[in-house]
Parts: sequence; C-alpha cells; structure tokens
Amino acid sequence: MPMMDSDVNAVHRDEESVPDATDSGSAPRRAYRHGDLRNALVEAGLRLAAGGGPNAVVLREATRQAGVSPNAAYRHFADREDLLAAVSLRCLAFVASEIARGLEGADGPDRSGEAGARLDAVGRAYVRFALREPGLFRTAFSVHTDPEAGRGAEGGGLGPFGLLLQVLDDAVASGAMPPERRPHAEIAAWSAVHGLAVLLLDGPLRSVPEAARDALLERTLATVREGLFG
Amino acid sequence: MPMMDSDVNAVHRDEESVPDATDSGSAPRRAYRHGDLRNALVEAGLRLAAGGGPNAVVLREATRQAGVSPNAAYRHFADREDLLAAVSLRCLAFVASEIARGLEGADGPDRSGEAGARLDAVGRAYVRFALREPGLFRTAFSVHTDPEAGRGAEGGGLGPFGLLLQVLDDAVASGAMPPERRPHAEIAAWSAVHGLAVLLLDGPLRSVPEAARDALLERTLATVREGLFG
DNA sequence: TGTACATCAGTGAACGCGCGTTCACTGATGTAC
DNA sequence: TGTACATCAGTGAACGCGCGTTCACTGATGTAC
Repeated sequence: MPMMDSDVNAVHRDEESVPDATDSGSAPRRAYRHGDLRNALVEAGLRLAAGGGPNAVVLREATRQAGVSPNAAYRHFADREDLLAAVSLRCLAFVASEIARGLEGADGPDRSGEAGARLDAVGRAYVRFALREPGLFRTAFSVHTDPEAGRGAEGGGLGPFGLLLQVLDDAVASGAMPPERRPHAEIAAWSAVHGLAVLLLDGPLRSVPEAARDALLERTLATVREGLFG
Repeated sequence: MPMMDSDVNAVHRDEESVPDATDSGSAPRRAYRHGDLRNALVEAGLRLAAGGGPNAVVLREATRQAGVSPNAAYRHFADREDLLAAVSLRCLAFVASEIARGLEGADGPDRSGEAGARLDAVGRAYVRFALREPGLFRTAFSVHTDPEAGRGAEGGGLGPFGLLLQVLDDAVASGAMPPERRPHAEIAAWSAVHGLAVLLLDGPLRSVPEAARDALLERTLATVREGLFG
C-alpha cells in the first residue's frame, strides 16, 4: 500500500505550535534539534531529484543542504534507499496532482466530462509533467516495488493510477466504453503514455524538437482513445 | 540466444593460434597484442549488461574478464562511455533480430502476413525480449542520443524501429490501414509496447505475476491494433 | 638474407573522487521528584 | 520551586570501497634496407 505519511510530517515537529505543517517552503527552523530535519531532508532530496533524477538523490548532499552533518540523516532514515523512497512518494503525489488538475479542465463541475476528453486529459497531463519535470518523473517511478503504488496518494486522495482507473470506470458507466473492453484497459492506456514519456525523456526520441512533440503526444492519445472507446 | 562469446573465451592470450601469413582478415588473430581485445571487451560488456543493465557495464570488470589490465581498454575506447555505446549498439541489434524472428512467424514466405498479426508480432517480440533479457533491453535504450538510432542495425539490416516502420508502411500499402492514420503511427505503437516493458521491468508493474503478464501484453497489443487499423 | 628500428598494444602502479556508513561522543531539552 | 537525570537528535572523525583515468614504461611485431 502506498503509505500515507501525512502524519510523519507532523510527528517530528514538537508541540511548539506551528503555522503550517504541510508547508513545503523553506522557513528556517530553530537550531540544534533541527525540529524538522526529516522533512528538510526530503525537500532537499526533491531538489536533487528535480535536477538529476533518482541517482542525484545523494544522502550527503541532502544533509549538506539541510545544514546538518551526514550521519544526522540516520536519525530519520534507515539508509539512503529509505530517504529515496520518501522522496519518490512525494514525486508520485506531484504526478497525481498534475493529472487531477488536467482532469478538472476536461470536466464540468462534477466528473461530467466526455469520456474521450477525460482520458486524453489524463494522458496529456502525465506526459506533460514528465517533460516539464523529468527528474521528478523518473524518481516517481524508479523505486516502488509495490505493484499498486500510485493507486492512492499521500494525502489520501487518488494517485495517478487511481485517477486513471476512475476515468475508465466512469467511461463504462456512461456507456462510452463497452464493458468487455474494460479489463486491463488501464494497462494499455498507461503503457502508451508512459512509453512515450520515457522515449522522449531518456530514449531514442530524446532529440525530437520540442515543437514536434505535441503531435506525437496527440497521435498517441488518439490511438489509445480509439483503441479503447473506438 | 544473445550471448555469442565462444571465440572470446577461446582466444585468451597464448601463442597457440597458429600464425598465418596469408591471414584472410576476419578470423580472430593471435595473442599478446591480444588480437581481438576490442571485441572481447564488448562481449564482456554484454555479459555485464545482461546481468545488471547499463550501470553494470564497468570498464575495469570488462578488462578483468578479458584478462587484461584496466588501462588496456583505452587503446580501443576513448572512455567508459564509448565502451558502453558499443555494447548498447549490440543490444539494439539483439532486439532487432528478435523482432525479425517474430515477424517471420507471422509472415508467409514473403512479407505477406496479415497486417494486424504482423504488428502484433513486432510488439510481442519486443516486450518478450525485454522480459527475457531485461539487462540487454535496458542497455539498448539507455545510451543513444541519436533520434534515429534503431532505425538501422549493425549488419546493415533494419533496426527495431525500422522493422516497425516497414510493417506500418506495408499495412497502408495493403489497404489494412487508412493512409491518413499513418503519420506518427509508429510512435503510438512503439510507445505502448515500450511503456509496458518499462512498467513491467522497472516500474510499478514489477511484481505482476508472470502468469498475468501475457494478458496485459495482449490487451495492449489489441488496443494499439484497433486504434491504428480500426 | 640479416639486422636495425619504429610502432603501438599491452603493463604496473598510482591518483583522487565522493560516496554510504559506522563509531564514540555531546549537550539541549523535557520531566520526575 | 529547584535540581538531577534520562533521552536522543545532533556532532566530528574516520573507514573502506571501487571506480575511471593517467603516468611512464616495455617488449613483441612488421617492415625498410
């Protein structure tokens, strides 16, 4: 299960009344007994991941950015892998919120948008996030061994995968998609956009000019849409 | 199977391979002045890549396996990256030959198979190779900056991408695919199978049981086929 | 034909790098009495 | 209230690791004469 660590953030701040527990900003805390070191290390890890992907999440550098000695990290994480997992979870949440925002654009007030447009919106947001934040995107999918990671998300909302499932289920409910096509449809849809993102980011499509990328994306989205709803 | 290291293991330094004044040129040459070190290093690199992907292609280990001192590699490669590029190119050729074999199964004597079956065969071979040789697969696509790498292949035949293009062009020629759907169709198809491979190999689908994988693959292939050929 | 020589694929030793991790410790803090 | 004390998040120094790469070299080979 994707662990919900919203409480983790709260746990490490002592009772000192604090303005905002989920603040991702850089309010410097008091010194010694840093007060929020775990969080600070994850934030630093996110900065590193944004710059160079999962391999750039270097424990010593994270502690450096937090203004703390290297071994201090071991008070909050078992090892580097553990820190990376925490960072990765946050990256996954970023992807999810990007998709949720894209979906809002395709939807009316409720989840009332047209099924094809909603599916496109999910895929478009996914790939666009990958292109805008390649390091975070790579980090999001480079760690979790859990098959269902990404179904849920940090805040308890839906992860990227969960949002996709919902859109497809809605499509069946609204009659846009024949029920017999529903099984594994999410895998086909996810594979297509994930593959495109990876090929553009790290693969042989790396040097496709930016202007040409949108056409590839739209063509891929159309193929999946017609293949599923066709 | 991919590993063709027979000569490498045999050649190892010694003067036993008979001197040959009328050397025909392609046969492995003599020892000290190893005779075939470049090749031996690439073969070792392939073994390493097969075991652990591109990061496992460690220059020092390759020289160790070739029975040579570490710096000897610099007679044949500019640096580690250069060695890795050579290894990666060979990996790409393995993918291509796997696809070519899959295509043969779907084809009659010539390139006469049914378009949908041929497209499926390409995708199926691609993903199956990735699952059978994950290290080589990752290595194949982890290096090339060239957008069109994969179009051709080492021996002058078609690379994986080239084979896909051919199948799609044939599909238009045979009337199986409406010409207006042809543009960028290869990107959609490639993205889907590549994404599935990556999700299964390194992503959140890592721990999908082996028995369930085929269903995901077939569903993905069907979606692309119907999305393209309608 | 023998001999001298240039070539260049190899050797052996060493380097700096930065990492992750461990060790023994310190000292501000909250709390029990 | 003051005082003693346990706690445990931090420090500082050090480690081994294995890598990629460079240096000055050596010696078998092919070739020119």
